[in-house]
Amino acid sequence: MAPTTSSAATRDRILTATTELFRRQGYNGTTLSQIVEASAATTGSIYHFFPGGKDELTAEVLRVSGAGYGELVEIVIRSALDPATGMHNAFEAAGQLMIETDFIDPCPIGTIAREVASTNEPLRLVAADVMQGWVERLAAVLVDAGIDAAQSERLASMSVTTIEGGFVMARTLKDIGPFLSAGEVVRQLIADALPE
Amino acid sequence: MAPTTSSAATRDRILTATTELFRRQGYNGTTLSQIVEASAATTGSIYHFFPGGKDELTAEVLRVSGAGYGELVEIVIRSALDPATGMHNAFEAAGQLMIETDFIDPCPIGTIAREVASTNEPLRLVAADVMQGWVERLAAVLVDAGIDAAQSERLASMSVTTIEGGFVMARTLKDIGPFLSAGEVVRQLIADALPE
DNA sequence: CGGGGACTAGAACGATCACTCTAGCCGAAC
DNA sequence: GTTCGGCTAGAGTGATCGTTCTAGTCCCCG
Repeated sequence: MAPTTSSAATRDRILTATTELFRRQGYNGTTLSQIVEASAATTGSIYHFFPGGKDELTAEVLRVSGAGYGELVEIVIRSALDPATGMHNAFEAAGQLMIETDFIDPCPIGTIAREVASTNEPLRLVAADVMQGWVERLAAVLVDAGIDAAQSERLASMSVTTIEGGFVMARTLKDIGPFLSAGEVVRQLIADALPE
Repeated sequence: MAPTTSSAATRDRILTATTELFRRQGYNGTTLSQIVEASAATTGSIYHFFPGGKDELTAEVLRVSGAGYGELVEIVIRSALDPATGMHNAFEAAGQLMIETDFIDPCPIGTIAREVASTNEPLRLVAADVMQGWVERLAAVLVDAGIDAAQSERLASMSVTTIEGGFVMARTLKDIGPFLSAGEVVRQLIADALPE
């Protein structure tokens, strides 16, 4: 509806290349010259689309990929018979992805959030928005399954916490065992909360 | 037993200053000149004690502070009536610490691990050793409380996963609510596994 | 077919990076 | 009281950081 032909493609290339680099090396570990090379764009293009420089680009990466992950997880969960097995499937899928990609971070947002939380308040706020969005979206799914609002919120928050912690463990240990068994615990927690 | 008077003090100052900086800004976000300033040491001293440079210093920070945290958590847990309330106390204490320090990272290891896991294999291995040590130490406490070995290992791993995930959430949201309610879940999991 | 805005190109900038190196300080050993 | 090695001091290295800036190129619109 809005596209100005090739320009949007360049912007997209910049965003996806940056996301990919962030997944491997985080925010401070990624340089603009790496982004230029990986996206086949130029410095000029980056500053054209993101006049605020690296921080504005990072904020957009957090928003776009954050929304993408939230949507993906919701689809996986809703396509299962119930949210408990759906959550289990999401853990399985993420674990499979990590193995296939040699434990590249499935999602750079937690890493970046922890990197910048004390030093870059605007980016911290964007990351907080994204995570809050995940919790709310997940809580809505649980409410739809008949769990009351307060417990849905707690379970959703616990799910996101466990996923993020699981990423730390899996990536560090290069082993998805702890991640999957954490997923099993979350599955059980949700199953116990489900009506009848 | 070994000390060469003031030299050990300088080495310690370098280590504690680096740990503190890592807690705020991670590995890639921390520069050697910041470490020089914060530790009141000089570049020469840093390379004298850590000839391998930033990476060797980082490895030592991971080992020393990792062992410290592991010890601290074990003491907190063992000083409670049972490991379930002990773990709960540990979450409470960490949460309190975060509030008092305006949500500085209580422990830089997870952040650094995720930053370097794909780009610096030696450091990843050190971080993996540290985390594995935490799990084993925690599992031993649970075994002592009468839980069988396999489940102790699972619960210990889940505890570390939840703590790490909780740090991500609390630090990003500047809210210890999710962290504490995750701690409550872990407390219940351990309590359910305790004999009689 | 001419004008103009969106976009690209990449050289250049000052700052700062991790690190090296030479010089010298200082306290213990004899 | 001189020697010597552990340690400190800090200027200097080349590389690279994020950013700026001036020239373009391209394509749509009239």
